[in-house]
Parts: sequence; structure tokens; C-alpha cells
Amino acid sequence: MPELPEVEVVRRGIATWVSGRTIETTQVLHSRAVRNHTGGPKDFARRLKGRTVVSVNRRGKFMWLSLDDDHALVTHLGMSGQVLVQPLDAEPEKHMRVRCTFTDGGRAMHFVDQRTFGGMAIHELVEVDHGQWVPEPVVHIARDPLDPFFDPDSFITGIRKKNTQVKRAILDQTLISGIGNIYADESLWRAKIHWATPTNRLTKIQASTLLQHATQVMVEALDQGGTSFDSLYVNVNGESGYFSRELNAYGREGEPCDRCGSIMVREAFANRSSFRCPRCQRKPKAVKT
DNA sequence: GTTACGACCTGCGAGC
DNA sequence: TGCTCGCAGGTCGTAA
Repeated sequence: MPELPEVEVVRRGIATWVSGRTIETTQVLHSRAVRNHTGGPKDFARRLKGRTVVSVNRRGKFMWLSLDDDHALVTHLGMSGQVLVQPLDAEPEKHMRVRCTFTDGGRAMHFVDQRTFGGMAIHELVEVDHGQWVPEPVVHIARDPLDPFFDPDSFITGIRKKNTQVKRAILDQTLISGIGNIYADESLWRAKIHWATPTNRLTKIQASTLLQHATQVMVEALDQGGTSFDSLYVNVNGESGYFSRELNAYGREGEPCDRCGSIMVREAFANRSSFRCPRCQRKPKAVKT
């Protein structure tokens, strides 16, 4: 499942293979993949024709290819999205949704997405703070911890003002972006914080520690090419990451905690799962789980 | 304004 | 063997 490190790996790959190239043709093979493009599939393809990719950028899990007309091709991988750079004669992937070819006749860019939670759309670039430009759908997304302009103090103040559970808060992309279910569980395990801890009960030190661990775990994952459990996450060359071997919490139900040896548990959380150590991450008092 | 929750979607494995 | 059901989970719209 692509979270910040996985998206960054893909961004780097696309930047290497696609920057400076001009799009010749675009095929939309599944209209849902461009559902967020207001003009529909035909307009999507028409507007990309002849556009040159200036740069490839990212904020949190959103990625965009800045084009030479003040617009951007916004790409979100959702849960199962992949962007692959393939030879022109490559066999199309079973779940290929969008395919772009380039005027130089080189490798094509494939957007592949089994569950179609991801998608592509063209949006105008909007100027935000620090003189940066982001696509309109990304304006409300908070900066991620790898962003040089990320403000830790603002995060610490913001999370302590909220009235919710800590895991809900760090999954809220308007407070801090890039964290998904896997890295949320890993960060909370490292910080020894229970996922249901009320945010307004967090001390400054706890909030700061959590942020440091969230940042660190994503940096480590990035260094190893991201987390991969199966073929649903790969880089632009179709290769999997290795960070799943380093996970301490996510998916480890029934296994001993790497810190204290207690048996890890899985609990229902917001229609999904949360993994924790029952000893290291004790349930806060008077909290229903 | 803030928070919680369901819907969207497809492949896979478990259970019958 | 084939069918049904639950699960995986990021984002958005809607309800409270």
C-alpha cells in the first residue's frame, strides 16, 4: 500500500524517466482512473497531447507532473496504484488504466491500478506559501515530514488541540501528510503510544517523540525502497521494496514484540486494523477501544 | 468548524 | 468445484 516512502520512490523513478519529455498520445482504458478530471477521458487525453513534463513533485501521497502550461498531471496511487515505465512493445498489464507515449519514441508510462482507488487528473497549479506551486486538489494537504518547510511546532500544537484519537489524527492528511495505516502503527509502536490515546492528552514530549519516530521510520523505509507485501507496490521498473522485513508492528499479530516479547495484538480501528504491543502501548485510562 | 463513518473497488483466501 | 463473504485501506462526501 503506497504511503510516503513508496510514492517518493515512484516520484524519483518518474523524474528520471519522464522529465523533459513531451507526451504524444494518451489512452484511457478505464474511465474511473480519470474520474477526478472534470472534462472526462477524451478531454484528459486531448489536454496532455504535446505537453512537456517540466518536473515531478510530491506532497504526502499526492504526486504531480508539472507541465509546460501551468497545469499538472496529478497522480494518486490509492491502495494499489503503480506507475511503470515500459518499452513500447511491452505486454500491457492486466490492470493498466492509462498509457502515455512520448514524442521521442522511448519508453511509455503506464498507470496500473487493480482496485481503482487511485487516479489521474489535470489541474491548474496554485501558488501557496513559500512561493511554492501545487495543484488545486493538493492545497488542503499538509506538508509531510520530509518537506524542508514542514513545521514541527505547528504539528505538535495542532495535534494537541484536536479532540480525537492519536491514530486518527496522524492519518488525517490535513495535519501531517504521507502517513498511512502501516507507518502509523510503526510510529506509534516506536513511540510507545496506544492508538486510541486522546490527542488532547498528549504531552508536548509525546507529540514530539511521535513525530520524530514517524519521520525516522519513513526515512528508513525510503532508504530500502519502500514497504512491499506483494506485487501491489513496485517502483517504476517493477521492483519491490524491502522495508516489510523491518516492520515491528504492522501485520505482526500473534508474534512477539521486538522490544518486550509480549504477543502483539490486532484490533479493529475505523473499519481496518491496528497492531500494537499490549505491554509497550498500554491502553490509556477511560478509553473505549 | 470538527469529527465520525460509509462508499468506492478488486483479488484473494476461508468457509461451506 | 463453485459460491459467498470478509478483508485489505486512502480519500471524499455526508451526517451528526
